[in-house]
Amino acid sequence: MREGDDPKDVYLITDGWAYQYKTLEDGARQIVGLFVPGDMCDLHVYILKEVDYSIGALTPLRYTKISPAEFDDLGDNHPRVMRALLWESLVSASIQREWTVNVGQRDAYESLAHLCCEMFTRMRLVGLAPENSCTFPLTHRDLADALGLTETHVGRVVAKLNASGFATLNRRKLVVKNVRQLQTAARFNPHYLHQAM
Amino acid sequence: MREGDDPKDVYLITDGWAYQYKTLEDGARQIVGLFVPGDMCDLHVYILKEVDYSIGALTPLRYTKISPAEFDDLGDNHPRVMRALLWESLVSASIQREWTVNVGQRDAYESLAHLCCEMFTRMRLVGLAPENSCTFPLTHRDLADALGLTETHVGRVVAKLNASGFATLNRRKLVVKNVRQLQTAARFNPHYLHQAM
DNA sequence: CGAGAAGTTGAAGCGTGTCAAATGCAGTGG
DNA sequence: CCACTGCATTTGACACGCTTCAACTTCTCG
Repeated sequence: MREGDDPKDVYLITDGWAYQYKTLEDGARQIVGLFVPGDMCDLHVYILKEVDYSIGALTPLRYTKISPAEFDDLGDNHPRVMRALLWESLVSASIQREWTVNVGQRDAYESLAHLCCEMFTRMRLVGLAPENSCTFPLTHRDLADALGLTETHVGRVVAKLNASGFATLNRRKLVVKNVRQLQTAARFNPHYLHQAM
Repeated sequence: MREGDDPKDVYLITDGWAYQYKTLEDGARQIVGLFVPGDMCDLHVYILKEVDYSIGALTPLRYTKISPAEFDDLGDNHPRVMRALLWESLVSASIQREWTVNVGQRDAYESLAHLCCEMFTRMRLVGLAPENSCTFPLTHRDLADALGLTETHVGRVVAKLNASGFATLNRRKLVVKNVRQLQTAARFNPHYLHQAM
């Protein structure tokens, strides 16, 4: 999906990771969101004419489409499902706010640790991090564009994280060794995820 | 309104500016949004239990409350108004994404210029910038917390902007002298505001 | 007119960016 | 099974934007 498109359907990811991004004229890319299985991208399409962002795949993807007709049916006949969808979209707005905080107030190391906390938590919530690890298919370049850093510096900070002992990021896999300490280092407060814990 | 509250009503600003912010444990404050007359803050309250941000006033405020009952009535009997409210909330999500880009990808000067472009455009849209200027009640400290910079550096960048001739920021007033050049300097693309231009 | 808030200026340090080259790794085809 | 290829990661040296800290000046408004 590209900025300026007018997509007809809502996509619900069932397998794989996707990312949402915006591009500046000079080619700089800011990743503004990540999607994991269970996430929707997204409700806008029924209200706004065009999307103002693009979406790409980080891994091979599986997804289902929800057509406008099905969506209207949900609204009319399945209010609880509709409410759940609305809930989803509000949570993603909340996550978006936290990303702004992340690039604005945290330094590179905290910022990376924070993203690890978030994605690990989100993967747990959908049952994809049963142990203390989950897939994490972002390259250093992707991380750089998500955190507002350079690839080089991400490399340095990832090395620092791996050396910390709290978590490791390696070969597209995140292993969390000490959740508590990782969260402290990240100044992570899971409240914004609005999970029903 | 404070983080953790469970407000009962939606507030619609009719006069004055407000700001939405999040605070980290060490007291750092990130402003994640601004509200001007015509803006709502916000739909979450009917779906999510608690808000994950705080809201404060930048000027004396006037606002109206929409109660849950009135809101339900809108949903049942005034679908077009309801759709407009939904539209509003999606636009604010879009603005939020652009803020992430702003702190992540633009340098201090561009970032400031971009915020000026955005607020000037939004004020125009509600008829509050009839000429080439509008009120702009943020102090340097507020700007710093919105852009992820320090007060000192904001001071320097504001000085640079004032010297550029494109726009001036002074005594709580924004004067735009050359929209085109200001937008170019800011790499501002108004698409994300989804205005019906 | 006075006092507190807001803005200005300067010097020094650090986190992150820039550029460039070397190394590691996974998939492909021979 | 190995060489080849392109991408991802690592390393290093240096530059610069932004921060920090602190003092000073200017506004605002009771």
